[in-house]
Amino acid sequence: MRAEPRLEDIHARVLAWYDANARDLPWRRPGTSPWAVLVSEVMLQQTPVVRVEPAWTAWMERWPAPADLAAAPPADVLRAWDRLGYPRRALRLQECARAVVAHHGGEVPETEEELLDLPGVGAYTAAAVAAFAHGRRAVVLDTNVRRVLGRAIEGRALPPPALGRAERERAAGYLPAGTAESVRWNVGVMELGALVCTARSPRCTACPLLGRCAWVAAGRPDDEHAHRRRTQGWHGTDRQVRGRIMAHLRRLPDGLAAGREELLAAGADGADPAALPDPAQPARALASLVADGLVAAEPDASGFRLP
DNA sequence: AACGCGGGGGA
DNA sequence: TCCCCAGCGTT
Repeated sequence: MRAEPRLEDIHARVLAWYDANARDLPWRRPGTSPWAVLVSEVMLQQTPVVRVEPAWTAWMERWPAPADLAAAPPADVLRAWDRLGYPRRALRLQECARAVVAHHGGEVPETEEELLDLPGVGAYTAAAVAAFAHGRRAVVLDTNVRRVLGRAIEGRALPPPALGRAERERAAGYLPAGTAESVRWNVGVMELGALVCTARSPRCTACPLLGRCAWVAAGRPDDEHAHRRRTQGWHGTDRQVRGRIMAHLRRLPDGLAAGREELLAAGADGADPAALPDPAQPARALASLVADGLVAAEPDASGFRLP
């Protein structure tokens, strides 16, 4: 079957828009190493670009190569991760560095299959590194791409909560056949989703696909999955308590341990844990942090520090 | 398939 | 206040 003119038209429009509107992000600059790209992708997992940018720059200056990060004390890695969120990613990134050193001669592998075996690297990150670090043809499917294709092609306000096989195959069908074009398409659609086709209040008048968008053509119908998108709460959750405990430990001078009561109080935001609606919450959060390897306990559990 | 996991900034 | 952000690993 020959390529559809409509498809090529969509490709051309997105590519031209990207050429004119791409942000100058540091990990996109020529000469960025594959490892530096991988680090950026892991940091960008659920953390917005504006917060990743300064952290990535400092990180790459401190630990330019996988071997550098592999040799660092985990406590330093967690402190440098600072408040990017989901600190387990920092530990996995270091495990990833060690795997690259141990199994790939210190070079980031090129195939998605090999990348998927690395800690902290899932379907999205494997495709993104293959495409953006190695220039390979891969189906990069993140929240931005899913939203743009969902709107322009499917006419949905937002993609369904779960990413299924059908959606992945559809996205693959829209990937340009040429390798170089596929890479630009991937980054171009992502950028379009980040800057124009945003989740809330999209700037449709600035969109290169305005006249080709199924969602706009349908009158911009509401999200049919809205009732199923239960927002994860934050106030009073274990995650918030874990975050407070980690923040307290990050501030601790190197070599010092925090007492158990001190740490539980930090988890309760300075209050007496016994006064919380769930008095056991801080202790539970601390135990989970130890189980995750984010906190190291003294042999007698009297003190705690970063690992 | 569903859940847990940080933290912050814009609407 | 709510909601979303270049997701991943576990169950």
